[in-house]
Amino acid sequence: MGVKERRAREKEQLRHRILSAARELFVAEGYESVSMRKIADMIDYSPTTIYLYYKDKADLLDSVCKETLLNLLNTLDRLRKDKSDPVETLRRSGRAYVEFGLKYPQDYKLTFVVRPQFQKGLGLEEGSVGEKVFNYLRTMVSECIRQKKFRQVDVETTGQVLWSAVHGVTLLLIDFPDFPWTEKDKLIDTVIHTMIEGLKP
Amino acid sequence: MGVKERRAREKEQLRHRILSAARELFVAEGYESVSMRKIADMIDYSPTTIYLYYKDKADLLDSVCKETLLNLLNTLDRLRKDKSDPVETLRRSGRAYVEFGLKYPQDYKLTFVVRPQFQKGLGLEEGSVGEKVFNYLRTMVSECIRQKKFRQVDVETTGQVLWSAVHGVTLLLIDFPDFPWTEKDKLIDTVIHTMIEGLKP
DNA sequence: CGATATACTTAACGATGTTAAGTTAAATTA
DNA sequence: TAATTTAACTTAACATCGTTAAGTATATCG
Repeated sequence: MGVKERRAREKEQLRHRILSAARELFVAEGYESVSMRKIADMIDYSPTTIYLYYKDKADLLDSVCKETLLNLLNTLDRLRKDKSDPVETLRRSGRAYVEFGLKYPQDYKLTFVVRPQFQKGLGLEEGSVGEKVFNYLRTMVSECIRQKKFRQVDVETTGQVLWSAVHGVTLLLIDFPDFPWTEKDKLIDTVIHTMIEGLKP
Repeated sequence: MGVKERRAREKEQLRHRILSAARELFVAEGYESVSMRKIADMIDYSPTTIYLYYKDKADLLDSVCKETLLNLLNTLDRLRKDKSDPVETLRRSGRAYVEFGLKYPQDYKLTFVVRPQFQKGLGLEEGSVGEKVFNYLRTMVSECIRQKKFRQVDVETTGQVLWSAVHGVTLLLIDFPDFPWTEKDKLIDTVIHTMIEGLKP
């Protein structure tokens, strides 16, 4: 009776092989430059087989991005344990966010730039991983306010403001690598530092 | 003897007609979704004629973006005349930047997101319009520091920090229109306000 | 063994960016 | 004015794209 299970497991494996190939190619060559045929070639299946596992190319992108968001969430979650100074935790989380983006620039762009273009439903709906990431930010800001490290600012707005700042610097560093940036770490630190200073009482 | 001139003028006109059609389609359907054939159809020429005026599709994008940067620069330059309070001018410029991005979201994305992907040479080289835009930011920050409205911060870094913030909020608002943002104007103002507060003595 | 369902492939459609070769008409020269 | 050169534009073609419909094997089940 283990036949059904084995088949299901095999299907799941192939599904994952497709996804891995897609990610590898998307990251290496960019979403638009990757064809279904290239993905199929990489795993030695015919192009049409992919359609038995994913609705279309955008669906593949979607799945890749969901994985990326999960990785980002895990990276950030590791920092949450530190209960000492919430401001310091926030600072470190900001750094971790940007560093994640710079470590996997193509994955970051796929998730936060390319996907919204191809999937109108952003991936930040209720219960989604994207929402969890933003919730992480909310709780940290709340804690800073509760401990009076920040002014009595609006949590929601403040979270969005911080996200804007880290998102902005991440994308600029990725998209304009030839721009004469100040030393990279200094820039990132200053972005976060300036924001935090602006939120203090 | 006016023949040469007339022909040159006619060439220039067609060149501009192509560019206009390209912009209109890029903005309406997105760079990737627009084909050379569509552009050609719109102006009643064969697709290959475009190649007599522009090297390739990326060259068209390039020209469209240069125009956009020029428009942005003009928009900002109008604010520079106000010599009263440099901090207030900076605030208004930040707002104007974001509003420009939201007024022409597709043009903004083409310039600051799509183009860097297709043209490694960012468009911020020496003497370029992009550089002029950033210079505008530099002088405003300098003035704030000179008048001791800001701490003794590094002009270069501060400019980049401010750019990160406005770029970030602009892109987030464009890319995730369905996200439950705080009221839009409040968010933009808070981003700019928080940054400026963080730069004060 | 025969029937059914599963997994995958082949072939095709209309469309893409771009190039090479061809055509037409105007300007220049003799 | 007639012949020739030059400029502007088009036709046809190439390899490739995402995706669908139809077809083929193989393995499971009755």
